[in-house]
Amino acid sequence: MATERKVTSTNYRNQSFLEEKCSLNELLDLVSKRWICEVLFCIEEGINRFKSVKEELSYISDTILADRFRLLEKYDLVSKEHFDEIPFRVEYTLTEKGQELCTLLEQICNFSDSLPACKIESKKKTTSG
Amino acid sequence: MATERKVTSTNYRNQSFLEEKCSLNELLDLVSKRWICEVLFCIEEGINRFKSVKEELSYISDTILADRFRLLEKYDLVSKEHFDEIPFRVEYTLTEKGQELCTLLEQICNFSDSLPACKIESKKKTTSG
DNA sequence: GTAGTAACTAATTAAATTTTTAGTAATGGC
DNA sequence: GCCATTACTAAAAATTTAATTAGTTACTAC
Repeated sequence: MATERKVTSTNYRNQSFLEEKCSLNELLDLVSKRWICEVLFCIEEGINRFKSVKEELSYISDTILADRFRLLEKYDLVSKEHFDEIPFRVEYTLTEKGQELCTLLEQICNFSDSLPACKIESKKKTTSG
Repeated sequence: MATERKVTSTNYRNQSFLEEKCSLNELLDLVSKRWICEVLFCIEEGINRFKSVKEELSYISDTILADRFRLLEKYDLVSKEHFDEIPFRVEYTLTEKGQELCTLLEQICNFSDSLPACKIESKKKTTSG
């Protein structure tokens, strides 16, 4: 995740242009990052530790998971708590804004289920439950 | 846009995993593509031809704009009409689903405006109107 | 002191997306 | 015929994002 963006590129200029035009573009850039919504939903369901989220989301890597927690915290969607027990543990919980976003995303989820083009994948789900 | 996805990569597997888990992930993958929301909003406002959208969205390229129209059509969010006049013209209009999505995106837009982390950019807007 | 766990980070590599450049078909004007 | 226009497409280069590999710190168990 270390690689910095090239602020002199047209690629960067265009993204900035869109974010300045409408903050929606900034939020979409965030929530469309791979795994991030599922991490958010895990936390909503109480799966709120590094390890448990990692187990829940089969293929996610440590690097990405750490990055997603960091982003969600940065945008004040989740808050992090470090418990100084022995052994210590870290827990993530949704903030009010995070909960609000979950609700909005669930609405979009319902909408996407109603889209014929997204149904191709949904059909597969019925076989496994 | 020609380059095909590598279906044997873990990158591909992970995206598929997410899309099968929830169709939200497929829709987010679509709406987070650069320019696509703005193209959708242009059409909503009646800026509905290739050239007029291109003029409205300063930096967008032909390649991307054509791709975005194609994607929006594929997902039945917009419909394309070719008028056999002389000179011919092509117009895009929102479908019912497209209008529904716009409404949802506008809700998210309001939410993102209320997020402190997205406010940094919003402040800039006040200087220019 | 060696192995193991939780929660991470840094550097590298692989893959995807976006931008750039150049070109197409159909039509009209000169 | 040559240039201009609209609505595109194809191929390549640039940039960004995600995945992989290898490590860290602080602690417990043996």
